[in-house]
Amino acid sequence: MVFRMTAKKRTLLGDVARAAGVSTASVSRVLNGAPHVSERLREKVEAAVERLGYVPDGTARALASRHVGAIGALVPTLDNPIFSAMIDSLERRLKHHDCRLLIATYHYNLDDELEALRTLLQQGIDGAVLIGHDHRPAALALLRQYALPYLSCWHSEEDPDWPSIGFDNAAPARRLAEHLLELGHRRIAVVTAPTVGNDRARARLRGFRDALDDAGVALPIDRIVTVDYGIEEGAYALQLLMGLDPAPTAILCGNDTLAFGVMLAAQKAGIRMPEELSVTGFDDLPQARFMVPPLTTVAAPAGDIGRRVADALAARIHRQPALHCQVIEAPLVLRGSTAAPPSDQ
Amino acid sequence: MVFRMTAKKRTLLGDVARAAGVSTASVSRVLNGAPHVSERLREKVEAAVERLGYVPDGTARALASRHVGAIGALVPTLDNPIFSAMIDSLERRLKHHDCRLLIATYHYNLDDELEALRTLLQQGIDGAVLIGHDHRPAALALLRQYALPYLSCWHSEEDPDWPSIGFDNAAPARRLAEHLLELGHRRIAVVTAPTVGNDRARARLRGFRDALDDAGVALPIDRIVTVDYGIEEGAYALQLLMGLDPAPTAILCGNDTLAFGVMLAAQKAGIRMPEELSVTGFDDLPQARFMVPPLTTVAAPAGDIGRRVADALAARIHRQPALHCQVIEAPLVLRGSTAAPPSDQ
DNA sequence: TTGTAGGCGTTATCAT
DNA sequence: ATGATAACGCCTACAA
Repeated sequence: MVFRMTAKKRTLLGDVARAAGVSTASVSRVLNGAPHVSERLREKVEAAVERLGYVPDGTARALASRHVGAIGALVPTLDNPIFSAMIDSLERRLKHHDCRLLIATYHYNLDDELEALRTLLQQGIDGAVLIGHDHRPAALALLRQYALPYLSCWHSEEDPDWPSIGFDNAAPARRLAEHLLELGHRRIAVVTAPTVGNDRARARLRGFRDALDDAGVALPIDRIVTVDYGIEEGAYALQLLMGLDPAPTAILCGNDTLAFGVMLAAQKAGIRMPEELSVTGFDDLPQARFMVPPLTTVAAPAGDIGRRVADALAARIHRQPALHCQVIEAPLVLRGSTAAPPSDQ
Repeated sequence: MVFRMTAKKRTLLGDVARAAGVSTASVSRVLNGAPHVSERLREKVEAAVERLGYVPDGTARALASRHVGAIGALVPTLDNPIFSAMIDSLERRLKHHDCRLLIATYHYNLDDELEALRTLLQQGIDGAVLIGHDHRPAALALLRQYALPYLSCWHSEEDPDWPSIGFDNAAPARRLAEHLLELGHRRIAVVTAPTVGNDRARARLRGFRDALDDAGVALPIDRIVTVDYGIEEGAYALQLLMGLDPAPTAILCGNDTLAFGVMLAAQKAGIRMPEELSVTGFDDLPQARFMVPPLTTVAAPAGDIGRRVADALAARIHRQPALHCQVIEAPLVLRGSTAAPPSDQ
């Protein structure tokens, strides 16, 4: 004779219905806060749910309702604090909308982004948010095909195809460059992240360039250094630039992390800042104001973006109206890392 | 007469079966790489899939197979780069196992962690990973009830209830303190993150304390400063400690970010490091080696943990054997921020 | 090796 | 306001 473990079967919605003496439809209604439910019914059902310790099954609910209760976020990387800050606030705010967060990274490879999007859609999400404006055309087609709410963020291009929440990357970059020009700098260098597939980096570079062009100040090719994201990479960039003759008196960096690398390397090389060298960043990471000297930079509204994306996506998911395009201010933060160039220049 | 938009119905598995002239079961088998499928059948099905552009529905698959294709990660916050580094590598590695990542943060509130876990389980996940060893008892009960593979990480407690992948937080902390003692320091202070619900912070503090105790060196209460995570908080801690009389000659920080704050504030205050003040961190963030002076710290194997968690969880999900407990080395990284105390002390 | 058919646990459309 | 009951789209014993 064989004894079988009779696995105590999980409580199902049907069990609750039976225990409460109502139909499964009624239980479902109560659970989902549907209208037209009598108080008496609600109480009966809630009591039974409580007594049986019933917990709905998310997968069944998703299949039947065509609502997963989660959105997908596609980010280049979480290794950049500015993105993890945004994701952190996004996830927190999504909770208010009773929504979970599915994450995928693609490390600046747009083909990987497309593939990750495909996977997320197949997996099941109620909406998607992507970073920036650079994407494979197939990504848009896919989002349309699934007829899902989606959003791009971190940029301010107006594009009928892409609802967006972000900020202008070019304008503040331009203002940083203008700030240096006003201080009297003429030999200005740029350290940028790779611009392929990264519209934010391109926009910032464009802002830098436009300001110099308009002022009639040259930006020769050897004063533009492209390096991967990272402190070490920034440090390396400084070495290259300081090897030039004449050396630049100011360096515009595409993001704070590169600027940190530049500053730390400069400090090690005994270059005084801002007297001998001005440096700017972009992002305003928490460290920026604690650098010595404090870093002049642009405050990227990461937390604000995360919250707004959560709200906007939740609105769209519930078929409520939402702005097509939100542009947030990204203010300049002038600190001690920028000053007039040495007078002998 | 009413014209109805006949929404072009999505291609379903049944359509593929019909097109290929086979059964739905066969299509399913091919799609899932089941054994015992003839080459001919596979080809027919794959051709039909291709031709119709069929994409399986994740929610239906999840309901029927009881496999979601995603795991959940519960982390205190993504605002700490050491966690986002771990999550980044976890997510990357999960891709190799064809698994997605659901994220939830709880900002060091264990009740929120429990709630988030409840939500994720209800949502549907194939496994879960939590940070550290401090959790509400109900969390364990929940995981057991759902009979899901789970793991805790970032610590090295041996606990039959909690499979784990992590490192010893106390031992390296102790060695840092011993290092300072060997250099001759006797007035040593500690800056720690709040230890409530944070076993890692507690273990590190214990390591510091044990070393000093064993050496007969006092650690008076006013030389232990507890502050929230953050550069600014570290800077504040330095102010407090330097207000003591006599001031400490060395400061053990619970993590790198606090150490950065301490160092930057010290630098601003004109305190020379390491001549007048030694400082240590814990984590070895990328910045650590670029500080001036470079920060002595402990390398937390964040990337390694992420990868191992992915592999271990994937193994358990597929009912393959997996180690109950993996302890990774977290090596000391001695750099320039520690040296002998001033001779007049 | 392949096909048949009965779930998987809810939601939602009808009636009533 | 409530109850039957048919989807939802796929998986998987079981049978052939």
